[in-house]
Amino acid sequence: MKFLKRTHTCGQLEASDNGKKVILNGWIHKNRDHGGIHFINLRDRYGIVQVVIDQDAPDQLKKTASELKFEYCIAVSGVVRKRPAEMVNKEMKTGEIEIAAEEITILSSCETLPFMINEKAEAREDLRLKYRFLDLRTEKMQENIKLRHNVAFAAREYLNNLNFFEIETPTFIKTTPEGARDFIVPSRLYPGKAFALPQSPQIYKQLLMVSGFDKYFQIARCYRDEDARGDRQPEFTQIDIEMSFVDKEDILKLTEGMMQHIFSKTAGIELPKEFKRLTYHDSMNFYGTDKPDLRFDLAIGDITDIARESEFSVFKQAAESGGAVKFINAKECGNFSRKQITELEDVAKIYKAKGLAWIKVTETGIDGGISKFFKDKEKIIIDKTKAENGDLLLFVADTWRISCTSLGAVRNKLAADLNLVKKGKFEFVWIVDFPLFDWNEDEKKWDPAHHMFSMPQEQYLNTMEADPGPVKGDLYDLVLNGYEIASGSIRVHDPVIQKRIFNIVGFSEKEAMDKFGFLLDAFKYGPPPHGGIAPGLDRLVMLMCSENSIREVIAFPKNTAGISPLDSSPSELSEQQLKELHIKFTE
RNA sequence: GGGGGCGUAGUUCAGCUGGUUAGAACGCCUGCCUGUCACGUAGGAGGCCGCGGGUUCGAGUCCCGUCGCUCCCGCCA
Repeated sequence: MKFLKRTHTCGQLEASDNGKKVILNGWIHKNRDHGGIHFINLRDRYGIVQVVIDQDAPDQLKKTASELKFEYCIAVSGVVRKRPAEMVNKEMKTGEIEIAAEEITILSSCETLPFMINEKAEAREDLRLKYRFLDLRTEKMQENIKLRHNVAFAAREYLNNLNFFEIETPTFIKTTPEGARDFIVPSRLYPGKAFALPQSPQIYKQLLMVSGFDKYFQIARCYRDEDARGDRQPEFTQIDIEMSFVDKEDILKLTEGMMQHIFSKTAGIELPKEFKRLTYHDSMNFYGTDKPDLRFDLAIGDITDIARESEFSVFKQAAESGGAVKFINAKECGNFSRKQITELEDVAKIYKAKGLAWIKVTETGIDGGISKFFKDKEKIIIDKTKAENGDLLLFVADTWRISCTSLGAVRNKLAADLNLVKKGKFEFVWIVDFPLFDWNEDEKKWDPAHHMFSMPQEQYLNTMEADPGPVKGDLYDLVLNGYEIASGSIRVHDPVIQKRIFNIVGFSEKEAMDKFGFLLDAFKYGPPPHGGIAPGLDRLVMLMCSENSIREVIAFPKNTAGISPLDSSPSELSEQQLKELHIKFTE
């Protein structure tokens, strides 16, 4: 097909191009027909430029121009000319010039739009997703997708410079029993059998270490058949990394370097040389979560000791039964209404707190809420909480875990309500020293806290079986602004240690061989010490774009029900397909 | 599996303690307009108030159910 093919893009022309004859291709972004003179804003991926059809233009040109509507795809040939000084638009990158049109051809027309592309008001999300191809035309989505590309490219650039190989691993693999539910692909050739889609390239990247590819990465699609969230999709993308002959510090340093490179290259932001670190215990204890948002303080404190001596039975009981009484000092929130406190309490209750006790601090001491139980301990309370006149103290008394997590949720809500979070701030923190085992009270056994291939820290190797509770692993999460954006560990490469871990969590040798035999087999052939990490590309880009949902940085996401509004998948299978796959749906 | 929020014109929303003909802005259609850039201007079309049931003289509004979207708990590296 022949058409007026562009010589330039809409975003690139400037005053120095004055007088050039150009051809532009793009979409009608705005259309301002004054009867005599007619302006069009023409848009492509690179920008927007004003096209003018002058009063004295030929009739044919004026006729074509009058037919143009929003989002028609057109070709314009014309001459670049400087705008008169008083007509310069300083808001526009191309605002110093305009294109005096000589010929316009309509490449394709556009029906009435389901929503406006050029308005600031956004359409509802389900509509945007149904017409995603239009939604992606908006400036915001174009910027988000562009940044996503830049981030992925910068990651590749950084890792390539350090001699990493990008290696693809299979996406039809064996189903794994641990972790999230697998997406399943039934086998046509082998009735009753199925592939699974990988939750991550975990096992394959470890095999690559055995193969001697000591620096591997892959921008890998991962699949998990679990309910979606704002920051969780059934399919998502990780910058998957694995290295041999390294320890924890090497991986942390590499990741910090990669983040610094990405932020510097794509956003011009210089991150600190080293990121903060918190142990898992301290993170839970002070922030009530393993993914704390450190853009604000509001740390959680402990008054279990005082509570034990108090007359307030709820506190006393929690303290005496091995629980904890935790507090947050909400600075300058002493003016909070009953309703505001109740809203905070509702948040605490979602995380299983039975209530949220409070005390207001005044000029004269403590007041309101549960203060009457603590009149004799007024000084100690004020001292311990570092409270000042006008502060609001919020307490939860429960198990240590519930006290912390519920106050952690209150902490986040307070920060949101008080507007403590500044945009454009990036607070990284490593969470380290995760426990390896969790006590399963229902089944009276130890469960793996994460997966079973993470290395216990050396100091626990002798006592691991005797006392699994305190055992910490060489696991690490990278947290940014309250989101977990990377997770990794040093892996077990010693079959003896691996066997001991299987034993502790009650995983039989037979079971282990059945599920992971090929990995355990590989480890018989000289596996190197190795470890890795997997930053989530979607979440990282989401945060860099100041978005609240990874759907805003994925070109074609699913909705929260796991459905694609664009193609209406998942969809029914034909009888023929079911027959070939040897499967039958029961409902 | 559970809880919260939302569902009114093509779009974004307003619509009070139930009251007669359901509104606005943008978009759309027909005109007018030589410098706009959120162009202006005159007129017009466009609504199963998500769906079903109930209360009532009367329901967009109240109640019950249901569906859809969204946020969260559970689940999930």
